[in-house]
Amino acid sequence: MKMSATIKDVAKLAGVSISTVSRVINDSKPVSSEVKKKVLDAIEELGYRPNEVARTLVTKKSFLIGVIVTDIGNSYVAQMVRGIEEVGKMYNYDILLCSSYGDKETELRFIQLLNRKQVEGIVLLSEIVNEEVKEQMNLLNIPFVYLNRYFYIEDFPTVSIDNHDAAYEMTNYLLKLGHENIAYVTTDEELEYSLEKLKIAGYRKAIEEYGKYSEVLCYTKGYNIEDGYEIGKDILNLKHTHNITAVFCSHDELAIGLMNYLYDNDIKVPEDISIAGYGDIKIASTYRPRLTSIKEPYYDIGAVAIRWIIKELKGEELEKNHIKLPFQILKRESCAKLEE
Amino acid sequence: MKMSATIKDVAKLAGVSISTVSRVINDSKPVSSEVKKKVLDAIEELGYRPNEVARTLVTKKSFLIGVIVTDIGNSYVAQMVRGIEEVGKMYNYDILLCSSYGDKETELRFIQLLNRKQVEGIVLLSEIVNEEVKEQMNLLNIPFVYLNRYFYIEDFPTVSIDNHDAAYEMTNYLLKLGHENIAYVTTDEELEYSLEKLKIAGYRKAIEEYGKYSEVLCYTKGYNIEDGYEIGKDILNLKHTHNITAVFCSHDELAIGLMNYLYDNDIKVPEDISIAGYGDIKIASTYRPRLTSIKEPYYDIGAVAIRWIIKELKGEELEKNHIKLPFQILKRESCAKLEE
DNA sequence: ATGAAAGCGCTAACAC
DNA sequence: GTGTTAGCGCTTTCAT
Repeated sequence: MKMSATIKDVAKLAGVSISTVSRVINDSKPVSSEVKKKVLDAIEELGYRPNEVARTLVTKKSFLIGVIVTDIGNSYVAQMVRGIEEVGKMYNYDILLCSSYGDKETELRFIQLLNRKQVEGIVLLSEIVNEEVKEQMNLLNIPFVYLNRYFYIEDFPTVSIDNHDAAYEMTNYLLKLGHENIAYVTTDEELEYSLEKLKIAGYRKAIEEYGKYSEVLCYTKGYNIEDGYEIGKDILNLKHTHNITAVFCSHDELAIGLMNYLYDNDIKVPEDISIAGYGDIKIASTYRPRLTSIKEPYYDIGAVAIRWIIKELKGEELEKNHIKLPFQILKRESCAKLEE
Repeated sequence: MKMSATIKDVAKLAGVSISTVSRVINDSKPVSSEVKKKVLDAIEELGYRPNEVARTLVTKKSFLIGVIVTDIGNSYVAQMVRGIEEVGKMYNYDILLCSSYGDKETELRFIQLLNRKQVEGIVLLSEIVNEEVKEQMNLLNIPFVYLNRYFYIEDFPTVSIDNHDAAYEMTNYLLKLGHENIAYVTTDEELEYSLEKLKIAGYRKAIEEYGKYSEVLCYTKGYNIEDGYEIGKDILNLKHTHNITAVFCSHDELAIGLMNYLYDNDIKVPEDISIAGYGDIKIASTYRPRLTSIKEPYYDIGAVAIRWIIKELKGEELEKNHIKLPFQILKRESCAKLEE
């Protein structure tokens, strides 16, 4: 098993010094065309490929961005990672992927790990609140973007949509469809730092402005499809006790779970009840009926996050530490006009 | 901005040589406990973290595995990557992720890139046939596993289920439900190296053994949900001309697309027609009605692939170059007993 | 048990 | 335009 060729081998074969070879491969200084040819030939003959590890050691540029995610199996996470990776590649950056599965300690461990691997920046895609992460990152002193779909982050760069406005607009849309008693499905968890605070405020504002009816909040145990399914019974009750005609779920996952429950219990969407989601995850437009939702541009969020890091790496000082991206109300069949 | 501490700084602060520090952090040679303490204290005080890049340069171990995927946005791909990453982490390996989006040249480029980054092994998760990849990989001389859900790979390590048997069993299951005219939906593409060859053979075998009816093949343009949707009209035709009562799709994506078409055209599944898929992607059990399918254990496929690489890295010579994992027929509501 | 020194493969002054 | 040399931060003989 022969070792792969090094710059020395190339230099020897071409009969030049290693610096000349370096100049040729990096195009860093002028090299006479005859010498250049000799070097190129030698490279070709030996199948030489520069060792990026050695290069990184001296240049301090690893062209690596660490990405810590909760679970790449979540479609919204995958979309963000796509954005991160694709834009990263445009600038020659590669992605080092770590999955924390939502564990606090694991997030911390991965930050250390990525640091040792000399990544130039980190995107943390979390679903929890982790104050220690902030301390750690401040020590590391490398560009860092903190993405979180459930909680807001202070003092650190973040990318998201305007959650208040999004919830407000969706509620108004449902109102416009003729629904007056609209339930909002949110989570049971404590609301400190929760984006639900903002979203509930947006929902509430629309309800209050409308003036005729009052809000109906419905609590789940979590944010997953199963949690949405479990809330099904409660929704059915609300339909009878409060004459709920539309349900606005704080996450598409909940909406899909709820629709599954309704399907399994022979309740028709949107004929019997309208359902709206939040996020526009992949399944929203695949499911039948298609789910009315708010498009959170996951791909773009990832793309913007990494572009931010790369800009910082280039020395550009960015002022704002929270970028807001536009959202969109996607009107699909799961919400229908209420016929009296 | 202070640079992070190096082994030299630690040595100086602890008043020992760098070799001693190295011994402490690697636990590679005995060090007297008093010296050890001094070193540990110095490390603590400086917040020293070993530079893995420098370490890699001398040890030749990067603890990096390159993973080239088509698109992490595909749920089956994400599941495989989960398996790869999770098992990798157990052995301290990290994942360098690259998305080729199905482009041949990009696959090749990434192999070179990963090589330069000194990855110790590569998992290629492809959806095309790319002979050049094999040549390239043979030159690289590092462990390599070639995963492909659509085509079979010769002369290279691969992990999959037994596609022939899986299709055979599913067809038998449908037959057992009372369906006699079962259409098989496959792709239009040339079948060289296609796994469809094996799957069609399995389907055919079951049909022939049953003896009473003959096969009905239905061709799509591709493997996606949209392709499944497009075939809807043809299926409806077959229902009338050939009295088709069940459709076995070569991929879950096609089945979901088809069910969407049927939903949009008020055909009930499974009342009017039974639908079976292949793969058990995430949406199969979320969609309503739930899709009867064949479980391809994507997570396990990824896990086995990387374990293979790691074993090879440890010097264990593996004999077989194709591992077959067990599959499972998942019986769900999209297929019903045919009542006469 | 500890230190000195070589060297991993490369870049970047610095000479000429 | 090209070669020489000094590191980058670490591990690993080889002495002591």
